[in-house]
Amino acid sequence: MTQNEKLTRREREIMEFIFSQGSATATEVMESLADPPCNAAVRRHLRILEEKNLLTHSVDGKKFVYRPIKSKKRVAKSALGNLLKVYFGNSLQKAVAAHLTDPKANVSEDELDALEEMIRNARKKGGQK
Amino acid sequence: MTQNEKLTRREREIMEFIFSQGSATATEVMESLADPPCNAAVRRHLRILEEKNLLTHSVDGKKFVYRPIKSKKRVAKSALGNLLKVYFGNSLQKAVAAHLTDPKANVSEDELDALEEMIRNARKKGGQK
DNA sequence: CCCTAAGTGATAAAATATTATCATTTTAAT
DNA sequence: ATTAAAATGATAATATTTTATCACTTAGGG
Repeated sequence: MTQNEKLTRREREIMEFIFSQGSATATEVMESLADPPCNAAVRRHLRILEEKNLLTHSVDGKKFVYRPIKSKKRVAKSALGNLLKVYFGNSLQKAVAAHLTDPKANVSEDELDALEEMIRNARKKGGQK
Repeated sequence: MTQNEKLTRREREIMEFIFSQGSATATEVMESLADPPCNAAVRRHLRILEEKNLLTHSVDGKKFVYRPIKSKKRVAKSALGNLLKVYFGNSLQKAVAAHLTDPKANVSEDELDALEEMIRNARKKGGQK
């Protein structure tokens, strides 16, 4: 059970926004929410997330700028792992298939190139074992 | 905001388990939970999820077998989309990179082959536009 | 047929999450 | 310096989630 699973709905919503942005102020978070509560409520959440050691803040003028404590990379990896487990039988390949065949995704040629290169690299490393 | 985002912590936990299994009984769900409540509590969640039109059940002997109403494929796609947005700047490529370089992932040669093939197919379709 | 084990739903209690109110602090401009 | 605008934290009310209790139903073995 990753730390992320323990979050409440709002907390998850907020953490996701901050991860996607890198950092955010209370007002920015509030504006990002589809169904926003008052500003103070958002700040309360932010403070709680700080108590839970998921966020930290620095001061910029009058504002508090919050950012995640755990590296995005690490959290991302674990979220991806969970996603693959739940929806794709632990198969990255199935997930990629789902995305490549998603008309809304619109994957570019460049991205396809980059993907191929990564696969080549993965083969090399695999072979060196 | 996908339907999934509206779920509470327990509901999400339960939905994820049922998606990963395909279907499940109350007892199976209960046993899958790290910090399980009593059986009746799980059943309550299941009934609520049914009211929310996320699950449906069929009767097998004495048991109710629950399964998702929305197709796994559809939910998976949307969850993947969200994941890419939050953690990978909408880039599938970055997500794949994260997974290929994850020592715990252990991607097989066969899977790499399948990935390459999918990329080739994606190119063809892209070219036909 | 009867009894038990294992399932069920309804209800309500307990715990948690969410929100708003309010008084205070702080910055920056006049 | 004063003030207004915009931030903050503490507290407490509200709403929601989560859980357990309890009484009822049903399938299947003896």
